[in-house]
Amino acid sequence: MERDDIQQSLKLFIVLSRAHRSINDKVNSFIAEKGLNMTEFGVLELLYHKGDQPLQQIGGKILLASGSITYVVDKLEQKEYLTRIACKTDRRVTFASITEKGKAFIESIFPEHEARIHEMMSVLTASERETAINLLKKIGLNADGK
Amino acid sequence: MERDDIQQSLKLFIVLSRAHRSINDKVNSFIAEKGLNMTEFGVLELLYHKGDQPLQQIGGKILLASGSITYVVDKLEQKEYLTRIACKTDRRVTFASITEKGKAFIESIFPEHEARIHEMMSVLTASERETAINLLKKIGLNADGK
DNA sequence: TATAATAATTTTGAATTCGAGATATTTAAT
DNA sequence: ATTAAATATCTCGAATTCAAAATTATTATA
Repeated sequence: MERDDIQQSLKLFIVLSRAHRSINDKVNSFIAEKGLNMTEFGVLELLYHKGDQPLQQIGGKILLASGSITYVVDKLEQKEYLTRIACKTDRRVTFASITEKGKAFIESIFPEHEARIHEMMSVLTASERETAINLLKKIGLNADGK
Repeated sequence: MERDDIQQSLKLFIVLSRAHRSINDKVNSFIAEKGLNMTEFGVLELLYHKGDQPLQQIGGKILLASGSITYVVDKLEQKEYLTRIACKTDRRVTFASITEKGKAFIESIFPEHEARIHEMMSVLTASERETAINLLKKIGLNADGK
């Protein structure tokens, strides 16, 4: 009985990993077609939706080491999707700010990005999706606490 | 209404990603303490539970490019957790075979590994876990089909 | 104010993964 | 039996990430 519970938990772990991978691969390849990787897309989306951000804040929100932020921001800057802006009050700080080109890019792909995710999730009913959200939230919060 | 559905799907995607990351980080750091990364552990576990495998089969089951298999198998071989065995009937093929040392290693960490995952999943009841498994299976299979 | 502790960013080197090409072998087709 | 196509593994170079150290700037303290 205890044994079965453990097996079930393991099974859930595996199924969760597979579902995540399957979806991620799709999202990833769509974004890659557009010339970005997921991390770059994540940063750009953050700037688009939340406005300019100090580099360090980006690390906190996207879960990325500081060295990686520099790398990703460099790449987005090369692509002219964002610019670095020095903070006037604290010279240690640099803001990342999405450019018009970056905004146009996000706006050009976001609708299809959303639609594709929705299509993948539409195998569940709205009510099932709600259930899944609640269960996964619990799992995530509990794991963070450990 | 349609809009809300899309938002809900997006939310599910985010919650799924976060839950996966939270759990994975924990599992990962436990395995890392023991001197392996998740990929190495995955390969070793496969050999332990399913017996000797041609390298290529490993790639299929663990979802790894052929170049990466060579790399991971090299590392496990260096650690003396597996050996390469040439196939007698097809000289293109090499089997990976877990060693006694590898078996002992898996046996020494697997119980705690399972217990930790179970602890993280125990925030859900057995019935909720069953529900989560079914919903995630659907999502994964559907995404694969696209 | 000089000094020490903090903080933000960048640099560097290592680890891991992928994809494409190289090599060796086997299978299928002529 | 040769040749062509397919298969398995490995090699190589590029991309991405992290962690630790280096740099620069700020804040707190003596």
